[in-house]
Amino acid sequence: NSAPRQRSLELDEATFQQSKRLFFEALQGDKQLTRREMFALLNQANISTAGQRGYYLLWRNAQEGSICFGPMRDKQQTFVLLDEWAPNAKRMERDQALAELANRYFSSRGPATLQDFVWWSGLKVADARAGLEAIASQLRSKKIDDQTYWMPPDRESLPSISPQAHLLPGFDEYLLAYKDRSAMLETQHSQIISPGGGMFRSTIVLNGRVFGAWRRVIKKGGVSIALQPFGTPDEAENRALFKAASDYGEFLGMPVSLS
DNA sequence: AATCCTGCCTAGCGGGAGTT
DNA sequence: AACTCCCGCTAGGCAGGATT
Repeated sequence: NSAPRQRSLELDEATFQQSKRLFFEALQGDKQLTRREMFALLNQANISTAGQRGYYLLWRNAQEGSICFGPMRDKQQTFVLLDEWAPNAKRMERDQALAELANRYFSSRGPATLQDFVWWSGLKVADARAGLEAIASQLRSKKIDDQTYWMPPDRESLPSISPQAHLLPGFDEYLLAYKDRSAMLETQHSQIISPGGGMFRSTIVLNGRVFGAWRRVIKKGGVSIALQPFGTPDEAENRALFKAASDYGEFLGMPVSLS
């Protein structure tokens, strides 16, 4: 429901439709434009982008499926036409689409709760529930502490090669895809990982649980990895951490040093 | 009619990395 | 050294619907 916001920005339907045409004509033929260039198009047509007006027009065009993010150009995000960027999209009815989204979420992120899905998808609770109910018979559920968790039926338990460490980037879905993150991140440590302002630092994950934060500094001739663990790792855990760090160095193709 | 609840919106915030 | 950018958070205001 964008009408109140549109009004408060002194935009009307005709202006939105005009922006849609401008964007379409400029982007047609696999063109890619940065935010700045998109705003310039509007300004040339005497549509002010002051305040949140430009952002609103980008948002609503994206919301309605006209445009989407394309590749980065230097450090700038670009916009492209959705139909050109993702051609031959499958058309589906609303209830079918809700079921499909629920299926993809719970198949890939499960075990997860309805609230997790609501948070991740941005759907209304009623819509999210409808999607989940449509596919519930294909999922396995487990009740823990009054919460029902849904997951795919064929999920095997992971082999217990323990300890096992991963160095995950900031904003990784491992944390971000859930409303309730207490299963992998102890509440007492959440401040360190998510210090406020919605920032998520890169995490050390040890045996499935967040064990600290880390960061890298790339220097001439190698990458230096600084670990900030919550506690003191034992010898076996240290070996797992070292392996994760050297895997990362190998991925970058650089010698790695731990600090 | 008053109140509660819910969803939606905005403002302000924020750490770290890149840019000027 | 100061700015800018970013994938979201919370708090608080508001509107509209539900409940009493």
